Amino acid sequence: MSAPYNHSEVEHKWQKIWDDNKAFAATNDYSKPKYYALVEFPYPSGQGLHVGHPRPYTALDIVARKRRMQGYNVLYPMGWDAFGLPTENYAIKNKIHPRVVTENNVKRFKEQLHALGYSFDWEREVNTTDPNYYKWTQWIFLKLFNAGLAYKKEMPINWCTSCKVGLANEEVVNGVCERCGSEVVRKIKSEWMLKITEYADKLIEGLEDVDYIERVKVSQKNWIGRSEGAEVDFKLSGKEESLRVYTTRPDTLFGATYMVISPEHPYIDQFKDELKNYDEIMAYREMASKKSDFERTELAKDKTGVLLDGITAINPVNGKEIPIWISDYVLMSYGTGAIMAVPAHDDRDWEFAKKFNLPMIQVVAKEGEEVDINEAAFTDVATGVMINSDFLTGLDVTSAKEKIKDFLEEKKIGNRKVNFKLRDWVFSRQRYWGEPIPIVECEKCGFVALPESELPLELPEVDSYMPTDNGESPLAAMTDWVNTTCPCCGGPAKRETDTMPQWAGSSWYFLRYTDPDNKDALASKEALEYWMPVDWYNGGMEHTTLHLLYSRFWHKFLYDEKVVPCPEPYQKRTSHGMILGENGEKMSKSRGNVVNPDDIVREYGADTLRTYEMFIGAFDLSASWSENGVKGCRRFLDRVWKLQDILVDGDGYSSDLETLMHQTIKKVSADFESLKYNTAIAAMMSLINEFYKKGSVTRGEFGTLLTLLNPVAPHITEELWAVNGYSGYIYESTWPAYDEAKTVEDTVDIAVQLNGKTKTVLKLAKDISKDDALAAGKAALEGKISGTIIKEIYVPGRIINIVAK
RNA sequence: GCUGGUGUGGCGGAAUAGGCAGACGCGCAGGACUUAAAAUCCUGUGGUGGCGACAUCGUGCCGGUUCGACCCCGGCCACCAGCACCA
Repeated sequence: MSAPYNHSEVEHKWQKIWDDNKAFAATNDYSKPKYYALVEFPYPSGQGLHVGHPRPYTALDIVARKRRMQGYNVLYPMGWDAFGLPTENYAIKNKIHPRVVTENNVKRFKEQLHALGYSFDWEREVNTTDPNYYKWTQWIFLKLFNAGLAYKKEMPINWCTSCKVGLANEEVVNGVCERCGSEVVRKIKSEWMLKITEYADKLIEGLEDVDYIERVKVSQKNWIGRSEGAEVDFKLSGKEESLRVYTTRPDTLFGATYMVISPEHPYIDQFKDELKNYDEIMAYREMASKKSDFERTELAKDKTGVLLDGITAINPVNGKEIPIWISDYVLMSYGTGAIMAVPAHDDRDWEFAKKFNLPMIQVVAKEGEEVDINEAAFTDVATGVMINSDFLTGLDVTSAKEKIKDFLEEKKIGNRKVNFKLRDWVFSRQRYWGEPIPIVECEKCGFVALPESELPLELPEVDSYMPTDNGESPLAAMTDWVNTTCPCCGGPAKRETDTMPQWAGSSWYFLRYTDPDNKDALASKEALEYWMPVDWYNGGMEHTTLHLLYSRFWHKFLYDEKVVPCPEPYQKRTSHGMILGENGEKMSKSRGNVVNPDDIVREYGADTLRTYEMFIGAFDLSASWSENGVKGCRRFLDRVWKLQDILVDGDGYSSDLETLMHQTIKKVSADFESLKYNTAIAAMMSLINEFYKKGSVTRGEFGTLLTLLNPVAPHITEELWAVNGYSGYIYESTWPAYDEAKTVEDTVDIAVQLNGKTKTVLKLAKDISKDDALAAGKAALEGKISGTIIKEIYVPGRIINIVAK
């Protein structure tokens, strides 16, 4: 009898051996084929590792370990995305320097990850808060600045009233702060911006060349929000000026019955003197400005607005004079801040027109069907045919769009135009714990970049990390640090006191892993050429529109600057589902359903936790935790352990299990590549069930099983490999091969159906002739067939179907 | 509202390519071992009917294509996720 399986002993033993051997360090042997597997580096929070973390880490650890056994030079790195608000808030509350908080949290995280036996290359660990790292974050910022892609702008920002910090649009969710859930209001501030909009088209086009799961691609496209339309000028009656609008439906121009401009539109001030109801308009503008974006959306059901009494516009295609309104359903930040309203064919305009009793003109009809525009706007583009539209009448919508665009451009009253929902990236944060922005403001020279030789610009020690109510960063109080000289003219200048957002450090970290200690560049050309792009990147869906888009933007910029060798950073992107509590709800302290991975490791072992998280269900869907499920996986590993007791000599596979062995190798190999970890494990469970049924397992069979299971449960398989005298380490062994021809049995089970219903199952030779198969099928159905046979179907290896009537 | 996804036993979930629905695991029931319990092992386990080999129904709902549909087509319903006054 073998000794009982002591997971704790086995796991500690092998973790030490792997460390001592530097078993998983990627080599700089650039002649070998490479594989770069990447998981999102964690934010080292004070809570420590969550059971959600091991799911993606184990999945790619499996891929990394398998690739090593297949002969690849594998890079599977880990690091820390350590700047950020929670650390700073904790530091403020407990009066500890954020650097110290970070150090402690990193230490804890690292121990926890270590205990899970991941094959990370710890020689290449990075930390975004390390000056040797953020030197290059700042360097990239300077590149962006020098290329004109970083600029400062007075703008209304999303201001979190609790964090006292400006937020990017992406960080505001349903009108509240993504992190703390507090109210977000608008505030005017001068902020650093990055022109991500310049890359909008490239960010969409690049998606065609990469292997991302569909919903990630779709989310990115939606977020960028490309739309094709036209800008059209409507002359103001009796004036030189025109009101320019953007529309995606220029085909409906003959149906425009009024216009709407945003409350912030500059024409309101420009034509102040002509507006008879200026006071009323200003009151409306005042009211609109007080609304947060959230309220604006909340009140969307009920349209509001005020007529501009005193000015009107002329529809350029038919010369009709139409009124102009202001309403907050038109946003200054999109298009031209003004629209032509076609209530018959736009839901929002329809609502507005109904409320204020404005006329409607139907210009699109549906072929062969009545459309009542008094019931609802008719917006279907696919089936629409133009009516009441002069030279457009009779055309389908798509052709009409093209024809009117040509017309507008020919008559010089408009032009084709592409717009995006994507806005420039608000890059300033008024906080301490972030990368300082390496810019000074000189009275004479304006904004000046620090010379590269002065990087890294380190965070100074401050007395207080408290953010201030006036919206300034804590760095602003450090006058010694703030006051400096201009690198350009030598005159007095002030340092920028805003810091970068957390997204900065994570926008390029995968590049640093390729050459983490480089002092002269963010990474050497050779290292980048060899390792990039990342072959497989897995991360959470919540990072699809933020981190993923930002890092692709930086990468594309660096590609244009010839810093990196490839236009896309990640060749393949997958996403894991969340792990929920036992009750099916999101894990949280308040719900009391949090599972601590340390407890599971202590009680059942890291291998059990890893196996369980891979077995829990489809990788991309969320799954509920189940303590019983954990026990089931532990039982499986116990049964693997006890196979030692029935181990017999024989390097090969026994003849009765040969097919199953080849099938299992094939299935596990394929499933590990396609996120189907659960069925790979199920196949291995079935295999050991067969060993037990038979009562013995050969050394050859056992060795293959251990190798297949090793990526999932590395410690127990390494121990069993060593204890039972297999040579070397299993992590250095070769991934098993299978013979396609041997995955099929000589005889196969074939279902015999009568009229499509299975009646019995026959064992037939796999290469039996059609006639013989059908004869055997009919014999098996003897006595059951009534009527005459009208059809006989035989699908080799699958089914025989006799149809009788 | 738009986009993407998912609906299969008591539960988590399987099912290459239209071909034996329910693999694997959990739970449950019965049995073995034990003074007993835990652990472990064995057997059974979609519903209904029957002692029984068997029959019959069954993959969210309605219909269609097909010798044959969880899978394809048309029309609904529910849930999840993302976006949401973007003209």
